[in-house]
Amino acid sequence: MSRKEQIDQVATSLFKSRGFAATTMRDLALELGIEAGSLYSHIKSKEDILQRVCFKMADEFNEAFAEVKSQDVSAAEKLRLAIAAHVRVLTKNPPAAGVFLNEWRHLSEPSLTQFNDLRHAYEESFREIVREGIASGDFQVSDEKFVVLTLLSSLNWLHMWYKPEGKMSPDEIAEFLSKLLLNGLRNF
Amino acid sequence: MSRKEQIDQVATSLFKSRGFAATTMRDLALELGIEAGSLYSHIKSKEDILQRVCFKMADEFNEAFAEVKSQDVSAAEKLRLAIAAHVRVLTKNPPAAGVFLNEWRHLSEPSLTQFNDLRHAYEESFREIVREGIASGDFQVSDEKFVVLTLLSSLNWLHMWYKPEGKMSPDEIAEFLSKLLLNGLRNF
DNA sequence: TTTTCTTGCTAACGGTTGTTAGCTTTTGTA
DNA sequence: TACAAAAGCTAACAACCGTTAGCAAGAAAA
Repeated sequence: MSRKEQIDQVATSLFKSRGFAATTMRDLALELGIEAGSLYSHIKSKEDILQRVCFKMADEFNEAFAEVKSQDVSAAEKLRLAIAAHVRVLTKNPPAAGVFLNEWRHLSEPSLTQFNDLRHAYEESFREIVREGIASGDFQVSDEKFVVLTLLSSLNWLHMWYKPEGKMSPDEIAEFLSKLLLNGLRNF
Repeated sequence: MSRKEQIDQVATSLFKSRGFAATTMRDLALELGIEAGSLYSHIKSKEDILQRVCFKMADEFNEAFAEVKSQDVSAAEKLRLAIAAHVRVLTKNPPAAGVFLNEWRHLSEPSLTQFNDLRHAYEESFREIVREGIASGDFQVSDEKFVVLTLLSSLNWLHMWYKPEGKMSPDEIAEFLSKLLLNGLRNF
């Protein structure tokens, strides 16, 4: 791992626990055992780090989803796979997930708009599955926008308490959440 | 409304949209049409505002829950009422709810510990209902901690998109969420 | 009318912020 | 060994931060 990647990693965990605005470059340097000015041999700016983390995570979510999208299965099964993929990305790197979910608003233009477009496209992909499920009769709900919002909400707090050493594996968590949410949608 | 309450209100909406750390006293003063120094005729400090907002919301959640707790109904019905109460508090003042949910970590000791105790007690109350429902057979799940985490997570993003002028009323939202989540728990 | 309270202003304080310039040290390589 | 690239240091910059002191104007209360 390069020094730059190491800086990104340590910064990510600080951004997550203290927030982007409340994390100083001197905090970050201290954590790495160097001086604040030395950071600029490796990175362009503080926001530079935030941008890399946010867009890298956006890429990972989209890549994981792309695999699901191409499969020829029922809407319910597709949603199950999408939930599992989402959970997998979320649990693979909880600090980065936390930054992706909570600190993106500190991006400045034009990155902010670009990021929001990616987010909305991702949410729209979920909505598409739910619409498909409504049409096929898999789900007995009417408002797919509301459903997807609730669905992603229940997934997106995972990074707050998930610990790799915990008793549940990412797959078990994904299975649990799929069951809970799909049952809710089926027997509405 | 006193000037102090007005300051709290404007500050709350800034804290929610920009975050506590990224909101300056000069921003706040500008929004109120006065100078930054003038704020200190009314408030003690920046964190003073945050404390008032956080603890006031904690009180509201606990008060709303207390009514539910005392009722003599089934666990499923009690959970339905608790969800409705939670949604009601959440939608009554979305900016304050947002600060309560996302900005409390900027509290300093001893307020931080005190606040966390309140939060944990509130979550424990939810767990108690779910445990009761598991014992009575209302819910077919095993891990009540995980269930409550998922449940509150799906509720707590409401403030992000809820608009009072939207087409769904708080009661309708509460009903929708109760159905979705209780169905998920029942037919697990 | 006098007094007190509320509200606000100006100007500044001590400290912190992200960032830069210029220089030195370490490391890897030919 | 010589040299270039990577990594880090020191010192400082301009800007910004929360907060305070001292004062002034108007409203309310006496």
